[in-house]
Amino acid sequence: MPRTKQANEQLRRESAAKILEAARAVYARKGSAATIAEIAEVAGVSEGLPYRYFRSKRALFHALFERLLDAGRATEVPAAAREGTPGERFERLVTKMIELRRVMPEFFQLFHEAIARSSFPPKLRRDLIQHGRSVRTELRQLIVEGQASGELVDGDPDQLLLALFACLDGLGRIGWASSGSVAFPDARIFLRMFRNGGRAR
Amino acid sequence: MPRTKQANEQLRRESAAKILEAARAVYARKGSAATIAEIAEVAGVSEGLPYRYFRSKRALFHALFERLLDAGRATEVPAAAREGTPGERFERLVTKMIELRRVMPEFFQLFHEAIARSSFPPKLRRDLIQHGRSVRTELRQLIVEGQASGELVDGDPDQLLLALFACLDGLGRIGWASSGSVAFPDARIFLRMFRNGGRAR
Amino acid sequence: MPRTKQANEQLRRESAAKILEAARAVYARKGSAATIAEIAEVAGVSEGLPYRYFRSKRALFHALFERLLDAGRATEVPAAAREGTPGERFERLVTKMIELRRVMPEFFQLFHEAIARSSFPPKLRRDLIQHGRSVRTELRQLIVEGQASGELVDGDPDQLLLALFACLDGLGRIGWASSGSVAFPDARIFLRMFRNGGRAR
Amino acid sequence: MPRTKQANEQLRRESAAKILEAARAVYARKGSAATIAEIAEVAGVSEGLPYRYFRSKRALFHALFERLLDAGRATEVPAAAREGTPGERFERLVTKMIELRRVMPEFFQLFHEAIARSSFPPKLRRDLIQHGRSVRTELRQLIVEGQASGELVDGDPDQLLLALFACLDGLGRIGWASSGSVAFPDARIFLRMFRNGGRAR
DNA sequence: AATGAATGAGTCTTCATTCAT
DNA sequence: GATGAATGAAGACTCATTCAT
Repeated sequence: MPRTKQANEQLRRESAAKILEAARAVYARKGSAATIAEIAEVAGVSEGLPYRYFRSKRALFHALFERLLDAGRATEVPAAAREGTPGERFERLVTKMIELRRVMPEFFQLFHEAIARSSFPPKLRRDLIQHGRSVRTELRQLIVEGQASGELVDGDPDQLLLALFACLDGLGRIGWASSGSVAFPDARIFLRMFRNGGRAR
Repeated sequence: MPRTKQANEQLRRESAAKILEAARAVYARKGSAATIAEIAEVAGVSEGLPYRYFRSKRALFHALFERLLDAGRATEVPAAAREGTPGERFERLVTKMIELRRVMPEFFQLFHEAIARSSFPPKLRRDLIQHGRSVRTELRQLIVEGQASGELVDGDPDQLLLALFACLDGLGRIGWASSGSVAFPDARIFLRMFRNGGRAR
Repeated sequence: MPRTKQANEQLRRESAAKILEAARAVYARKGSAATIAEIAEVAGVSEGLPYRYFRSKRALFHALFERLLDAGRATEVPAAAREGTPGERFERLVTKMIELRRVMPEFFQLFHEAIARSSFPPKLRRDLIQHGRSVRTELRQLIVEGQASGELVDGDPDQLLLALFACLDGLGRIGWASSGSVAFPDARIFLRMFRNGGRAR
Repeated sequence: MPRTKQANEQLRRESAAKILEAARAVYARKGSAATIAEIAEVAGVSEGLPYRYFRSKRALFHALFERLLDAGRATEVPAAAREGTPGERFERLVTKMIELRRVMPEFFQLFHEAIARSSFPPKLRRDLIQHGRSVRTELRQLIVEGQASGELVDGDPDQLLLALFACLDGLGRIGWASSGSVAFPDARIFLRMFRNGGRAR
C-alpha cells in the first residue's frame, strides 16, 4: 500500500531540510568548493538525492541563500521604527544589528559573497544589495539626526557609517568563524565610537 | 648563441612576477575558483608556463600568499616597539594597523581564507595564525598597560581586543572589496572606543 | 477481503496495457531517449509500477516490440496465398503491404531500428529479420512468375525488389511521421513501376 | 621552442576532423545514444579532447549535422535549373536525387532525425525543413508542367509528390543501412511511376 | 497491487597537469 | 625558455532500478 500523502510530504520536507542543513555546514567549511558528494555524505543521503529537490548545485545554494536572506530580512527590518530620541533609536538599532551578527552570521557571510563573486545569482544579489542599501540609508539618517540633537559625535556621517559597517562586518566574520562558540564583544564598546564624548560639549 | 646568465635570470624573474601578479588579480575576482588558464591569459603567457615556475596551482598560490605574508610582516611587526606611554603606543599601533588594511587588504583577506578553509596549505596557515597571535598578544598587553595608566577605557581586555579585531577585520574587507578606490574611515573614530572618555579629554 | 482472482487479473491486464501504450507513444516521440519516468507519467501510474510488469526498461520495449511484431505477422502473412495470376497476386500483396504501412507504421519503424541498432534484443531482431526475409522471398518469387507470364515488367528481379522495398520503407516513414493524419499515396501509383506498360493496358 | 602557427593549425584541423568523423561513425551505429567516451575512443583521442573543439556533445553533433547539411545543399540545389522539356527536367532532377541518396545517405538520415526529434537544434531544424520544402516545391511545379505537356502521368500532383518522396526516403534508408555496399535500384524503375504510359494517351 | 522516495552506476564536462615541438 | 595540444581524474548530473510503506 502506498504511503499516505502526508507521510510523503513529511519525508520530502525532512530530506530537503537535511540536504539544506548539510549544504550550509559544508559551505561554511569549504565555500563554493563544496561538492555535492560531500553535502550528500554529511546529509546522510545518496549523491543523487539532492537533484530530486534542487535542479542543480547552483540551485541548491540559491535556495540556501534565499532562506538565509529571508531570515535576515525577517529580523532586521522592523527594529528601527520606534519612539525615542534619534540617539536612542540609533543605539537600539546598532545593538540589534550587533546581536544579529552573533545569532545568524551566515546571513552576513553570504552578503559578502554575493557582492564579491560575480557568479552569484543576479536576482538574489540585487535583493541583498537592495536590503543592505536600505539599512544603510536608515542608519545614516539617524546619525545625521543624532548629530543635530547633540547625542552623537560630530564628523562626516559617511565616515562614521563606514566605520560602523566595518565593525559590523568584522563582527559578522567573527560570528561566522566561531559559530557562536566564542565570546562576542559587548555592543556598548562600539557605541562609544558614536556617543558624544562626555558633557563638555 | 645562448643568452647570458643574467638575461635569463632577468627573464625568469619577470615571467614569475607576471604570473604572480595575474594570480593575485584573478584570485581577487574569482576566489579559489580561479583557473590556471585564466591566470595565464591575464599574465599574457601560455597555459603551460606557470608550471615552469611553480610545481602546481597550489604551489603558485602558496608562493603568492607567502609573498603577501612577508609584505605584511615586514610592515606590521616593527611598528609597535617604541617609546611613549602605553596609550600612545597602543594608538600608534592601531593607527598603523588600520592604515595597513587600506594599503594591502589582500593580506588580510588571505588571513581569513587561511583560517576558514581547511584546504589551505598547513605550514602557511600555521605561519599566518602564529603571526596573528603575536600581534594579538602584543595588543592585549598594551591594553592592559593602558588601562593601568588610566589612558585606556576600563573593561575586559579580551572583549576590547575582540572589538578591535572586529573593526580591523571589517576594514580589511572594505579595503578588499573596494580595492582602495573608496573612502576609508579615519582611525580616530575607532580610537574613541578605547580612549578613556572621562577626564583626559 | 481480497479482490477476486478475476478482478485482479483484469487490473493487471489493464495496467500492463496502459504502460505499453504509453511506452509506444513516448517511444514515437523520443525514440530510445524515452525515460521510464515519462512513460509512467503518460500512463498515469507511479514510476515503480512498470517494474511489476516488466523486468526492465529493455524488457518493456521488448514486449512492446514483440506485440507489434505479432500484429504485423498476423495481418501480413496470410494475404498472399490466394488464387489468381502471379501479377494479380503480386498486386494484391503489394497493395496490402502499402495499406499496412498506413495502418501500423510503428511496426516498420521498429523494423528499421532493429536492423540499425546493435543494442537491439538479439532474439527479437532475428525474428524481425526472419519475418522480413520471408516476405521478401515470397515477393521475389511472384515477381519472377509475373515476368514469366508477361504481366510484370522485365528487368533484374532483385533491383525491382529493392525498388519496391525502398517505396515501402519510405511509406512506412511517412506513416510514422504523420501518424495517419496526412494523405497517403494511392497504391496504384507504385504498381505502375511493375506493370508491364506496353500491351496489357 | 613552440610549434609554428601552421603546425598548430594543422594539428587542430586534424583533431577536429578525427573527432567529427568518429562522431559520424558512432552516430550511425548508435544514434543519439552515442557517448562521448566511445566517440573519443573511435577517434583515438582522450575523453576530454572533444571539449576543446566543441562546447558540448550537443554542439559536436550540431557541427556534424551542419556539415552534412552544407554538403547536401551544395550538390542538390543547382541540379534543376536547366533547359529541356518539363518531363526531361523532372527526370533529370529525380535521377540526380536518387543518386544523392546513394552517395550521401547520412544527409537524408539526418533530415529525418531532425524532423522527428523535438530535441534537435531548432535553427538547424528550420534550415533542413526549409531546404526540403524548396526542393518539394520545385518538384511539384515540374510535375504540374509535365502533366500539362503530356509527358507525365495524370493524377493528383500531391499524391505523386508524396509517392516520389516515399521512394526517395526509402532509398535514403537503404543507402544509410548498407553504406554503399549493396546494390542500388536503377532510377529508371522509379521514373516509370511518372512517365505517361505509352503513346496511347 | 501500487506508490514514489531513495539509490548509485554511468555520462557529460571541467581543468590541473604533461609533453612534443 | 616557451607554447598550446592533449590527457585523465574529479565532480556535476541523469535515470533505471529498488524498496519501505
